[in-house]
Amino acid sequence: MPRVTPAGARLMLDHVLGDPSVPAAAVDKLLAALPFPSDPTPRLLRAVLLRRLAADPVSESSLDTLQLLASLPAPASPIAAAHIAVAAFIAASASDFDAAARALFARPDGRARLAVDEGGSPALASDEVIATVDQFEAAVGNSFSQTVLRGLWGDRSATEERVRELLAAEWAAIGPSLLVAAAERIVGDGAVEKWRAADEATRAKFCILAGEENTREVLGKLEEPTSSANPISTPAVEKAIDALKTSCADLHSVVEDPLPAAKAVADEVLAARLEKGVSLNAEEVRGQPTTCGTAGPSAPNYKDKGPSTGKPHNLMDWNPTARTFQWEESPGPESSESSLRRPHLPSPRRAPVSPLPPLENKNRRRRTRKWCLLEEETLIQGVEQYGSGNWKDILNNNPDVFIGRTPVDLKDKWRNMIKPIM
DNA sequence: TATTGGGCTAACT
DNA sequence: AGTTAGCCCAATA
Repeated sequence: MPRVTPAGARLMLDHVLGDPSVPAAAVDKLLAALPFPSDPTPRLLRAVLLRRLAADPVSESSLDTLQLLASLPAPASPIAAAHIAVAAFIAASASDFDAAARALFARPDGRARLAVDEGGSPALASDEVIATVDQFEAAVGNSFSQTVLRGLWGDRSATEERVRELLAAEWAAIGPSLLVAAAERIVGDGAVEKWRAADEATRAKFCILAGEENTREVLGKLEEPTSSANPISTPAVEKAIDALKTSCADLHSVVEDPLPAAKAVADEVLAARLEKGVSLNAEEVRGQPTTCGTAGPSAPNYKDKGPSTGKPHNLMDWNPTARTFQWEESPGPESSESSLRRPHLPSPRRAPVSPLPPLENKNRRRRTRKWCLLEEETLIQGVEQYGSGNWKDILNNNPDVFIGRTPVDLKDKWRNMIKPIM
């Protein structure tokens, strides 16, 4: 089994230890199995301290723990109360009150005093706390005061209660783990921008992490027009946008075509996938991107319920017009218009369009997205593996490839691919 | 619910 | 104007 990397251990511990519902026994096993990170997250540190405190709420060492907790960023509010309660209990319950009180509260080096006085932790200091520290200091050698303080602070269960209150507040405020925060960035608020900025490979990872349902939702939002982006839509604006598009097209005609590079990347990914033993190989794919070495005499059985009757079984016969394109770029300026009013080059169909969009009440049609080479090849393999018609199986087994596609999309694409040449 | 076939339309020649 | 890939819808199993 591959070893857990320090970074992986850090993420796991941050996630698991920070979950108060995970029992101490499980935490102990995890800590024994994983290396403790050299740069633990504040959440992990907090979780470790809270668990240590829960196991040993009232003692000299819990005083250490409380002081460490106070040094972490954004401590919960009851920490000062818990800290002074523990310190006071230790002194009040000591057989030698004077010695204990001196060690804890006397100027200048009393341990609790150092923690709450000027220069100590602001999280542990308050007027009330300072007053208590002063009372204990003043009680050294004063048996009456000692009796009073023992009565006030000598109750272990009350002290423990203060610590439990602190624990509850700290756990409630511990916040999400790094993993949860990362997941939130992928599927929660702001996910759309994250996905929009991601390249294809990163999106494939997001897809796996987010799950099918979330992926579909985010991709849906991604392609959704943002109505506020271009609230003004006039003929003049549309003309200007058309002009921009034209100049972009002109620019593309003189700069290097990015398609070959994108295709090379796609081919590499495909070749890696095919190393599992499928008969296609990288050379074949590179040499003839729209054909498939698995076709021919041993062509897959497109039988079953598939639309195979009278259709070519040799993949060399693929409809040559079923062309392959690069992935579309992330939605550009176009996506900011309503798809119904999206500006584009003049089309005969658009000429008679009424000023009142007839489809206003219908669901918006998804933006057309060309199929990339990887999708086509994966579809072919999927049909070989699962059979034509099992579109959902094919889709579910290639979620990192068919991003934003539905089973019906796969069916339609296959229909196009096996369509006879007209 | 998943799949299918017919039909529609944006995008392109 | 014609063609096609991609998408939608309603029927069906």
